[in-house]
Amino acid sequence: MAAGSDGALPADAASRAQELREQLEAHNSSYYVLDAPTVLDAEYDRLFGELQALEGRYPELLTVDSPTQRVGGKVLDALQPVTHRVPMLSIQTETDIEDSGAVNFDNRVRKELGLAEEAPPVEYTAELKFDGLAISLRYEQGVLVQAATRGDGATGEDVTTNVRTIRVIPLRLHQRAGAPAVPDTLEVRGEIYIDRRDFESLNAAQQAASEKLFVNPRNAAAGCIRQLDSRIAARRPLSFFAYGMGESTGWALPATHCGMLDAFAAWGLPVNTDRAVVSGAQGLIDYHRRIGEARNRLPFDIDGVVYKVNSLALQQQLGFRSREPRWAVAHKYPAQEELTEVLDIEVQVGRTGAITPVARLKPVFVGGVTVTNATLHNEDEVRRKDIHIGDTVVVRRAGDVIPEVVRALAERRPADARAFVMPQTCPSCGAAVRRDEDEAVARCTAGLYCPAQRKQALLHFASRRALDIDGLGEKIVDQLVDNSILRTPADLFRLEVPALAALERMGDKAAANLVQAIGQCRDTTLARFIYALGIRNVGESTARDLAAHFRDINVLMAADELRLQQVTDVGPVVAQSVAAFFADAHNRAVISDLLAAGIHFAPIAEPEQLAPGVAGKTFVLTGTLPTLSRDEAKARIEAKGGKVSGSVSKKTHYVVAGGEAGSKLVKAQDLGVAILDEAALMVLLESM
DNA sequence: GATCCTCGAGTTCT
DNA sequence: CTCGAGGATC
Repeated sequence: MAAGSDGALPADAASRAQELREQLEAHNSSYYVLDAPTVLDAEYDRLFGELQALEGRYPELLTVDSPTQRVGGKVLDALQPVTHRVPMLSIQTETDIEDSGAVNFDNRVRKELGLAEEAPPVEYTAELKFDGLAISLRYEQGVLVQAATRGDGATGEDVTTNVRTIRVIPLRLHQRAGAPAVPDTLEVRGEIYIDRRDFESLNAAQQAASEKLFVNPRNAAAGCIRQLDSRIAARRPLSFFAYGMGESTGWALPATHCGMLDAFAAWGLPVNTDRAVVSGAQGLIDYHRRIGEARNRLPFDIDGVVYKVNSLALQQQLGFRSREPRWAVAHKYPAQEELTEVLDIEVQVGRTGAITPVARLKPVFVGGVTVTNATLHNEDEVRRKDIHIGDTVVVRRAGDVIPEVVRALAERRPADARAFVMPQTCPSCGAAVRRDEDEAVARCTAGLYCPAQRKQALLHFASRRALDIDGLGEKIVDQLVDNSILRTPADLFRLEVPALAALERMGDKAAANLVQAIGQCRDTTLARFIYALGIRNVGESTARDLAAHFRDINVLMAADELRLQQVTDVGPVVAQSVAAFFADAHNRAVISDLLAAGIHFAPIAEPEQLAPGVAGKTFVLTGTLPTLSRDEAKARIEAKGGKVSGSVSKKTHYVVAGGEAGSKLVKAQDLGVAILDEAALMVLLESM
């Protein structure tokens, strides 16, 4: 490809290269020198990659001062420069999709070593790539004498006084019985980082002190370590992991990289335990995948994994290529944080009238999907994060899925940015919006007279956990309500095929299916029906409690607040909501209309057979189970007398974990709660 | 009165 | 999944 397209140098390539160099230099300066990043890593990497590609294709564009020709930034005047005796190299990054990074690396290594196809697989160590600040620690006769940042790889900065304040870094290496003797001199290479929880509290403290917030843990770490005042650094929650070595004299080098890390650990240096010795490309692929799934559960940020040839002899044989070792590569994951712009902040009206601000974002690819919307929850949240329309914001995919606006970059706010103002009237119906004292949400006061709320109420009525009407989606409900065909849930049972088929995006077939689905939903349970009504503060669980207690819709409707409070988990607030709902004449009319339309309830099921290991026990489901859906698993546990709850606590008996399990699994491990997989759950359910 | 535990409600994208 | 808030418990 390069060979064919070499030749004439297009004018726009030269100007683009110049532009990229200027941008990157500006970012370098603010990121490394001022500790105030103007772009995030992903954006920087993208610009950097583009320039690298351009220079690779047109070598005449390459200049000595190009940002691609150096590893880091300038040395500040205030910290003393330190020349590294063994340069601190960077590691080549595989910019690939999927598994090819591991395969490419393995192929290169085998080729360089001259291995035949049928030769046994190469042994590698695989480690986490911490997202922090690279550091070199020099120990002489086991005593920490100097700590230096990477700087440009050849010369860094002396940060010894600050590093001495980091508690996990030993000031003197331990000499334990059975461990290798401590070398005369040893330079330990590793990463200073801040774990996520500490980062959050650090930012909270910064905010309380009206100090500038840190954009991410890596930047906070860099800022702290290069503090001129080590008393401030001492108060910062810095951590460290060792992963490599610079100069060393006076010890018998182990045979493998892994053995070296074991020796480090024996001397009291922190070494991360998520590393593994694996075999061949497949071993690397498995590790990459495993860590990718566990990434969110780690207490600190990583931006990928690192593969290294395990044998130190083979490492030496492979040697270096300009500034990078041939025996190691970094394999990155897609960025979980990106920068984008807030195009607008709109509000949505929920089923209960809650007015929720939503940020409309300039589309941005983050964590594997394109994000265009992110909820801002409520007015206080917008204020707390100080998000204006027009702001550049950090967007993250938190907890695997839901996009979140993390914070706004105040220094990038344009002059014409506008603050968000909570509307005083409902965007759907124009009724007054009210926010009660000590409530976080503002609500439309029109109730079901508000079309938005009526639509949401109907969708809730039809939802899977309520009456489960298939095919009644948002688009259809919008049209039916706007055309005044549908006003209450009872109207659903009067819908006919011709009227439906006249709607947009609806044919005869779909219309007939919908009418049939509505007909089928008449057969339901009292608990589902109560839930479907959408009474405030009554969810699935409370609806079930009410159904089990009253067993008859008419008895429930007649109950006063005192009787309602006899039900478990019903206190004054819920009792008031329920009583008020059934006191309303319109609601009563709709209910009798529904019953007249033929809704009837299956007799309340007595628990079948109770499994001894299940009855009375509390389960929490997390992750994706191999065969059962979440709802099926829940139904099966409940059928045997167990209870399924949403969050893990001391009272949880079992956590059932599937693939990609999240924070709940971690919490279960912390609390020592028993963890089951699907197979173990089935055994428990079948046991009598 | 404080603390812990659950539930309810709202939300994204494929 | 996460937050806020209702209910139970000590």
